[in-house]
Amino acid sequence: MPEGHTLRRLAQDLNAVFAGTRPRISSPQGRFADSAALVDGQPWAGADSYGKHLFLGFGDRSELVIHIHLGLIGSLRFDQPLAAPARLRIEVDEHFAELRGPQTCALITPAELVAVVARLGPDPLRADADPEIAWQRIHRSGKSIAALLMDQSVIAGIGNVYRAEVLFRNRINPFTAGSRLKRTSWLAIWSDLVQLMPLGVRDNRIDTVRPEHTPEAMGRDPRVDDHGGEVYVYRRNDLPCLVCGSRIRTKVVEGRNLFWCGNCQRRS
DNA sequence: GCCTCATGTTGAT
DNA sequence: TCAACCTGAGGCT
Repeated sequence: MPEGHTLRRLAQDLNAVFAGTRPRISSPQGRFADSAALVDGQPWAGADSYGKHLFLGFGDRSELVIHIHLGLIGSLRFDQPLAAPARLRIEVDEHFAELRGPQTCALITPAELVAVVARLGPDPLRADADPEIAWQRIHRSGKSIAALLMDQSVIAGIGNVYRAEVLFRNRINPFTAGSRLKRTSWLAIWSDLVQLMPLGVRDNRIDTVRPEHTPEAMGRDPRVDDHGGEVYVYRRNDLPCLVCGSRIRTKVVEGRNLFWCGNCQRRS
């Protein structure tokens, strides 16, 4: 269940468990076995995330790096193993983490790590991120802001939930072309993500509903989606908008389901 | 048990 | 624009 907040949280949790250790690294499923053997027993040098990419450093100077991308269905879990053997297993004493179904699990060099990060736009979860770099791409693009927010080379770590929710929270029409998006709108989107995503890391779920629109404030039943959070529009198609009551709309845009309120989201 | 869908990305058509 | 990849959960029979 991976947007950028998930990967950042995993990096934190991995460091909490394995910092200062020399973990056993294995590949029960076998597909990462050769690489796992090279890292097995090396000192843990720290996990970090950038966008939806997770990097596990090993060795005294972090000269070995495991690059992980969960893709749509990958998972990294610390609880009881499921039936399927894991691609990657990390363990120290009674502690373990198991990776299943990743899009990427590869041993890379520090130089290759730099190259992966170089392809990504600014990540709102990183303190040194510069929203101006993203704006330079956005305001020259004829693509919709909904498409641009999903482009990891424009902005890193945003997925289908944050995309839909940040556009709703800022009342922006998802189909506005980047070239027609107001600069103030972009800055509002960015600062909203900088505020929201750390909460996603802290709570390990995406909640976007403001206090004045919570179930308690509105006198309605909580409607927590499968993804585990309380949201305005994501997967709420055909339900009434929490703010205006209009029917939430959905449409497949570039292969992904977009959700929005046509009444609330009119800004450009 | 079978089918569909999923917070993603790549590569072929 | 679409298929492929990889796995788990939920809905259906």
